[in-house]
Amino acid sequence: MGKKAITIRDIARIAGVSPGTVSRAINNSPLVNVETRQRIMEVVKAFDYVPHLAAQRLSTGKTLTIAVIVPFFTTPSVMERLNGVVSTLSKSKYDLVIHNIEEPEQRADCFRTIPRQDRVDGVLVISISPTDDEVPLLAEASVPIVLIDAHHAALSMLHQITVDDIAGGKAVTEYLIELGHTKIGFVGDPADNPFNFTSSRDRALGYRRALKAAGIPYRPEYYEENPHGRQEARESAKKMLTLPERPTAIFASSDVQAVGVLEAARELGLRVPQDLSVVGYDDVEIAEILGLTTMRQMLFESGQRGVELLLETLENPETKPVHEVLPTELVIRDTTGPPS
Amino acid sequence: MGKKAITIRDIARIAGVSPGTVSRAINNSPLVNVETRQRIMEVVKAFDYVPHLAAQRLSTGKTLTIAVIVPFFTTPSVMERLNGVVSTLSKSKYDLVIHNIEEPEQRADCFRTIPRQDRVDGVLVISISPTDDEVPLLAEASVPIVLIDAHHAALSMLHQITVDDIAGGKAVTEYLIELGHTKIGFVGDPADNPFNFTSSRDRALGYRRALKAAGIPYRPEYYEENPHGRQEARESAKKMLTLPERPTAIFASSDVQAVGVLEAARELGLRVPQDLSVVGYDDVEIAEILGLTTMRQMLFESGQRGVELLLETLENPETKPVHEVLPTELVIRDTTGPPS
DNA sequence: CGATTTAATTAAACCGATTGCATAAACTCT
DNA sequence: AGAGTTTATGCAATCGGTTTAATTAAATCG
Repeated sequence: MGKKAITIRDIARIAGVSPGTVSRAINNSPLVNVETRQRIMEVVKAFDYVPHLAAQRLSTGKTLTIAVIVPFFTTPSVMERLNGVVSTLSKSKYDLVIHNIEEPEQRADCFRTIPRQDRVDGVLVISISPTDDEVPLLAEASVPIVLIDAHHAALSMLHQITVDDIAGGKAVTEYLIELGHTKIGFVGDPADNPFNFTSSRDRALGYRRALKAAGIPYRPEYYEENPHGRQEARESAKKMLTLPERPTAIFASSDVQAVGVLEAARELGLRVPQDLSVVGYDDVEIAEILGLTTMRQMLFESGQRGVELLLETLENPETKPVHEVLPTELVIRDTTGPPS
Repeated sequence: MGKKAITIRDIARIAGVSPGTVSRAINNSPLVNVETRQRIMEVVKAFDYVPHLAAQRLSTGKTLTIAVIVPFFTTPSVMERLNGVVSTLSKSKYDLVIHNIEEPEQRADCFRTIPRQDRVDGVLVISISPTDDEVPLLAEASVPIVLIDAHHAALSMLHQITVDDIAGGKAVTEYLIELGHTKIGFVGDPADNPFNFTSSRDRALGYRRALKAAGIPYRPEYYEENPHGRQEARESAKKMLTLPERPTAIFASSDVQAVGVLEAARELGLRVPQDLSVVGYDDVEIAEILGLTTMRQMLFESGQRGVELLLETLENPETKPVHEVLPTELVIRDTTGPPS
């Protein structure tokens, strides 16, 4: 246990200089003589001296820390984004602290207490779009913030990395229509939810627009929403698939939910894709394993890009806010085909 | 941007008391008058004051931070442990900083630089067992350390939360033998690896012991190891399954690898379980989805328990080191049956 | 060679909280 | 009522760095 921490003053005394000089030597200030620096660095090495983090933070005002706020971080798609964040950030000098949100109240807490200069140098927010009343809070925040897979129209001062979920939902639906489907169901998250997740809502919007454009009437009984999850999606799908006139295709708002739909189909003895086509969204690993047709998004890259933007802004605070829209790509596998 | 931070002195001035009193009021010291406290707390609320973290850390010597060192944190089983850690820790006052290890050098770096009093109050290490030469480093570390799914015989001063992988591997193999299998393959990670992962090695050891106990000779061609991953396991399995005399059952060292084995079987046109039985390890979500027979371990609980132990030790530094062995449970699903 | 610039270093203030010690006020007891 | 406690608060030192201004020594110049 006990191990007396060695301070900069100790190093200074041993090297025969003042603490200030040691500090400068360590931080590569040009204001120190070459020989002096060398002598100091030798002592530093010899005693394995590392500056006290908290002291450094206090005196410089920099925290060398970045926070990431994520909801339900075990969700595969969120994980993959987080993976991009962690991998990219591990090359930098910044520490990453994670705040996982599983309750709506935590969400409010985080937005209020995290983005402060004395806690972190920057914040990444994944998949949680700020609500209207949170806008002033974030706008006034004294640290740069990057939204990943989240957006807000009024927040032009924030970096945002998004996908066009409306276009994505539309494209999936158009693909199913092209295959000849007209009875197309949608299984997603609640459009109205305490976390303000917007992706499912937007994909559903694209779904409706595609139907409308093709002249197919929208049927409320073909739309089901439930808190995100495999079991929940399975129940939604079972309900829909036991209708007198069941859909011949189901568009699930995520791969996780698509798996639930596949399970429902199996339970009901429906063959995929002969009796039912299923499309997911995200293209996480399970999609490849199951041969699921899905809309791929650049999950890892979204996290990576978010970190890059944040670091850039920290380097140069004058960086103009960027709103990047990442592309999506339909990956056709074995769960879709024409209706029989 | 600019927003002058409000300090404890500001609060003190406004409330008409000294900074010390404000500090005591905030920290629930009994040494402050009820009315005074109330008055102070009102000012605190009104100005939304939160103490400067770095300052607090410097003066108390506590970092209020816990580090977790994880290898390849997107691996499903690791994720689940991490989930237990994050969930449990989010209820506490501690921040969690994540250090993801993907290169052997990062591993050494982390062990050297992280467990320092001025950086963190405690460290959790997941699935990375210390090597002999790392022991002194950790032993001398000035902060408490908890190993989760990792162990070292000489480190009795560290908390350890493990499973008995040897027994687990033995049990899986015994189950297959009971079913009537004698040609049983093993697909795992390299026993000798730069991260010093031990679980696959131990499970293989159990596998061999079970064979020996049953009088079944060990065949080297039925043992394959490859860096952890689905694709890698698929290749290993394909090699094994195209032998002149192929195994009728394969024990994979993890569910991820079992999925690779299933893919290999599919590619080779082998029916599961009629032509080939497959058993995994971990019981992560994909196992349930695919109906994989597997050895369940308490992944979430291991993380949870690790945090509890660490917090306990932080509360009471005299806590005796604990070595807990969590139970495992064989979950029989659809990928195993008697050989045909 | 004295005056002035330049380079290297030190001394001291500061970052923002916590806490031991001193002190003042209020209260108890005989 | 005066001595002794108890309670509440202020003062000032402290944590371990960084950084500005001051100082000294060496170098340059007219």
